[in-house]
Amino acid sequence: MDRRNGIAIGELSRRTGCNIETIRYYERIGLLPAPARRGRYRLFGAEDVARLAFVRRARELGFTLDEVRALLVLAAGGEGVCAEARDLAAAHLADVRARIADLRAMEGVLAEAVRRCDAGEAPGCPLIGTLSAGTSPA
Amino acid sequence: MDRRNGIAIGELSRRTGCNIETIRYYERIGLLPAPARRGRYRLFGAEDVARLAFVRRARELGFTLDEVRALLVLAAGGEGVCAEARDLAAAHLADVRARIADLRAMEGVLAEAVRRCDAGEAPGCPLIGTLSAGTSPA
DNA sequence: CTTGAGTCTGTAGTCGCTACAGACGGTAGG
DNA sequence: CCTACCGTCTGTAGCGACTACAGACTCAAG
Repeated sequence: MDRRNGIAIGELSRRTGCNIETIRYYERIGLLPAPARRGRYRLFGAEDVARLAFVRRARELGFTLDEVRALLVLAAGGEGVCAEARDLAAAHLADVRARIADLRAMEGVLAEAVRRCDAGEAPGCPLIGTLSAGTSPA
Repeated sequence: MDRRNGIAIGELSRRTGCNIETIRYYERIGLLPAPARRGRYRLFGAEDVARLAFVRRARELGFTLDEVRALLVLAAGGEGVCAEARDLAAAHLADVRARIADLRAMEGVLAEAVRRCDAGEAPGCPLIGTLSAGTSPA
């Protein structure tokens, strides 16, 4: 494929680490603009690469696609945009922290249960006991 | 509804904190057995309550529905089951820890970006800068 | 001329719910 | 006895963010 006018989707995939199907998916939902074409084949330029890289990094930080959409608008906008971006990130950060807290609670219970299983408690399985807690065995 | 033969789905929902639609969903996918009926209405007994409570607790610990299925089989099985349950839980624990690590990485980057936004850096938004990193502005 | 890699469109599946629509059942008040 | 209302029923479609095909095509190298 002609490299002077852009790169093919496979090359874009390699460069961004983003699955081909996912790239097409992003296009379909309007997160990426419909790219140029050479015949039936998509042809991506530097701007496309940058935009997809941006999306990927935002996704790696856990932003939802809707949030990414908003961030893309902000990134294109001029002044006063930082405060909005900050708020978006701060809200997302709170969300991430809440999820960490949830997972840490799970981790604690699981680790304790596994530990007790390893200790070989006398009757029954401590893990299953934990899950059955508060239930009188019928 | 006749309380001597069991409780209605709404009551089960209240007791277990599990959404009515979710209970029916669990039944549909075979996680819960088809309950008794009084006419068209489902009627749940003590065993049903216990089983759903078990499922709920396992879900709260982050087990997938397939894992919950396996745990239910183990909980019903007799001896030697604890080792299997332990392994399942240990694998899941590793998964939980991996997710925590991912989230902590996100948290770090996000917190730093928000902090730099708050600090009011001179040109452009640090958060958007982070997301655009490695991209030469076209 | 054939072969193989790459790309295309379109559709359906994943997971774990959640949210209806539209019908039916049982009960309490007027 | 009629009506209003709540609870329940079945069935289907939607969410988010992909992922996985099937089946057709394009193009370049050997």
